Amino acid sequence: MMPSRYAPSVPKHEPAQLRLAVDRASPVPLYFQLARQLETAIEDGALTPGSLLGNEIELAARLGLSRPTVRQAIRLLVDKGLLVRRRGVGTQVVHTGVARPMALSSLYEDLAAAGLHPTTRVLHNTRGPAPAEVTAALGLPESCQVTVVHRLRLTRGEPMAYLCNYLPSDLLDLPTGELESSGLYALMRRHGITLHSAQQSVGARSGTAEECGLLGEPAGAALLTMRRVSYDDRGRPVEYGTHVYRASRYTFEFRLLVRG
Amino acid sequence: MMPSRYAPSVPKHEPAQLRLAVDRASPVPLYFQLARQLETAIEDGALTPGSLLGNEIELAARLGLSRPTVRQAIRLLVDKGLLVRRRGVGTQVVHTGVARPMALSSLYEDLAAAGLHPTTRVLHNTRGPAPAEVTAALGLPESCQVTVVHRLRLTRGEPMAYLCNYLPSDLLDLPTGELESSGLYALMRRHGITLHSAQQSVGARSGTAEECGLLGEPAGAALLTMRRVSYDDRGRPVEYGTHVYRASRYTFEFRLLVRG
DNA sequence: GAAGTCCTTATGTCCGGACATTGCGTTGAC
DNA sequence: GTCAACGCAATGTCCGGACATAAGGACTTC
Repeated sequence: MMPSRYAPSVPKHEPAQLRLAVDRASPVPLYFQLARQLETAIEDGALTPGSLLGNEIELAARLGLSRPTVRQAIRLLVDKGLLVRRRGVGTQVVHTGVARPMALSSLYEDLAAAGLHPTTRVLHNTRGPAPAEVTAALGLPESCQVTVVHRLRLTRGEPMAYLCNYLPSDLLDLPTGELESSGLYALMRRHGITLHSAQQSVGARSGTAEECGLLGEPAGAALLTMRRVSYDDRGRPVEYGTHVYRASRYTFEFRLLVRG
Repeated sequence: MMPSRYAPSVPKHEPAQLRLAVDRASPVPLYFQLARQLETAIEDGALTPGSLLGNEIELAARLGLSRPTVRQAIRLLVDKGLLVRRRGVGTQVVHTGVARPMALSSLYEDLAAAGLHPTTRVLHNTRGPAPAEVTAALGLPESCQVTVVHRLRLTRGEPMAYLCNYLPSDLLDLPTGELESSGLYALMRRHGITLHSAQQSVGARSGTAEECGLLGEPAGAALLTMRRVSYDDRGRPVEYGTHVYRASRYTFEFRLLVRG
């Protein structure tokens, strides 16, 4: 009785006393500083999966922060799927191995991050009237000028995907040189277009003779297809694309969280 | 000068005075009540895309709420992708047509929601030792007992997908009858398993003779494939599945938001 | 007429506190 | 020994205020 009173079933994983501190002089928000420190602690293994984070009140006191600020930091990581909160219990690190959730990502940047040294060959880069399929997808008036770009994306010299994209001509210029040295999304971002959301459709079909020839696949091979309409933060549609991937060399990998 | 002072360029879209009110006696949180009312207002067209929401302070005063509560409601909709906030400007409804973001969804429920009346034929439902591929994916000890379920998912009598799933045997029972009357996820939820996240991999390949036969596709047809490991809110892996979809009748449709 | 500066506006950040509600262990009764 | 009632601990909700910061327009100046 006594021992169970003063050493009551210690939480299975007591958090090692982390070195946490915030810099109030920094312009980066306090809650963000804290979130980043917790995130790296999880990645480095200082916070092991399943370990409890310790209650918010005490954590706030230890850092000299208020509880709302600490909660905001924790909420950021909960939304990322790194932490789980349960009322009456506490906040703990999820067991799941880290894997980034699916984001509105760029193929080029994904490949580069994987160390695959992507390269791009621009096959077409012209302006002209938009096909009906494109004006419908982008919600543009008919007979609108669009920039049409056809690209072949390669890794280590091997074709990986065939990308066709359509953008409203008045949005920005797409110099072929820039398209070959970075991805389309990076180029748009540099020109002040901040992406917000995209509607995607992923499917499969047998490739046409032209597609298989470009991708170096045998005729009629199964290909992975993706159609996408992207919108910026003002809600304007800014890009329509139809992509075809070599199924033998590429899959979509991503993580999903249950809707909160 | 005078007129521009007292009637300064009215915001392009002034929000129609919405009928908003919260019920403080209700057990449902105030911020959630407000979020739901705003959401339905957007869906009904009472709040048109691009319209400003009016500043938080005034909105809070009008509802008799505090600003943090109003902000929490708005944040919910921002996370859903329905609203966009810009500092110094205001909060406005996105132009993008509504389309639900990708969630950890059930094929059965997606089809049912689309009015496609899905049915299921259970081809196998046995227990046995887990293949190495499954123990690796689920992080289970070798020679562990798992429940193996093979199902054919149909809509309007036509085959749509061939689903193979593996679950730790000690987790729950999978009566064939229940599997045919609802989806696997609904069954797990009824047994107290709350899903939290999943790691997915989507690809394509030509179908085997057996697969094409089951799905009613010509031999060697291109199929859409999906592999998934699901985790519950404690981080335990609870399900491993390999699914094959008829590419001619099914695509993954979803919406992505930029990572915040 | 064009450019820079000020000012308004609205969200972003942060604080300190209060009470409600849930999960779970402990205690106590039967 | 089993079960119900109590109480503790932690997150969930909500309030009222304060200052910082960015975006955009209006004004002034050149």
